[in-house]
Amino acid sequence: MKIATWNVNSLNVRLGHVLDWLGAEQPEVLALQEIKMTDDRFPLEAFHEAGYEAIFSGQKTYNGVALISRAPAREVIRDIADLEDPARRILGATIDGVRILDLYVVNGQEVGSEKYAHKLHWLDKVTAHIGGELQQHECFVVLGDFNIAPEDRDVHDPAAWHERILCSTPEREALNRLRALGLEDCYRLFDQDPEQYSWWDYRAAGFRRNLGLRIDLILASTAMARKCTRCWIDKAPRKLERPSDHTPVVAEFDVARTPS
DNA sequence: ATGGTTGTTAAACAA
Repeated sequence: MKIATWNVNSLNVRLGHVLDWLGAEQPEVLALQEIKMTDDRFPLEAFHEAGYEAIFSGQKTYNGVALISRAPAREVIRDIADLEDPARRILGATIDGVRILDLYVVNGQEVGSEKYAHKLHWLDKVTAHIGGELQQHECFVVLGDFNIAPEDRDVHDPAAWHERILCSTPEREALNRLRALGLEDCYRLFDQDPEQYSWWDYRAAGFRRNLGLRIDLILASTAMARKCTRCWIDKAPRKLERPSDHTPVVAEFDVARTPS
């Protein structure tokens, strides 16, 4: 079972890339972020023609998440308890017996800002929600654009990014509290080449110079992590004409594998 | 080089 995440930075602009990538990679689940469209504009028919189901939670201009899947999504949620948030950043569903939570984590703009405080609060509430999900679902995956680089090795220039947004200690601690619930960063379950990132700023030729951060993550419950056979970053879409600033991250799970 | 680019939506805002 192949599960992927991709911040597409406008599904209107990136639909062709997404459909091409689905055709090439054939994932069972693709979690999208920043689709930037209202639900009435969602290109459902295009996904159906490609052989996929889709659920989505969108809004005008900003944010917006979607789950594209071979199998239908059950028990869908678009909000969580104790978090009043008009921004469409959360989409949960059960697909093929796996509980999936697609997140577009608040960016936070700048350390110390109002948006930064909101990011930490938002992460607290989402962490509490995930604690409940983990009690109900042994097979659980939370994935998306976390807007946090977990460690300095996930940052092209740790000195330049020291205590800056996406890398600050409080953000990393919030991510660690989430992971401490019993979630593994699938990418780090395996040996990986150094300097592998999932996002590069459009500015200053960031991709060409590999000035990136690894902020797009796939976190799996203990039972799911045991089934994870591979996790990688697919840089191919970032090399295309008019790319998203993010590229897909993919994890493969052997769902038939018996937990030992 | 506190710059640079992209997307949405109408000059600014978010990332």
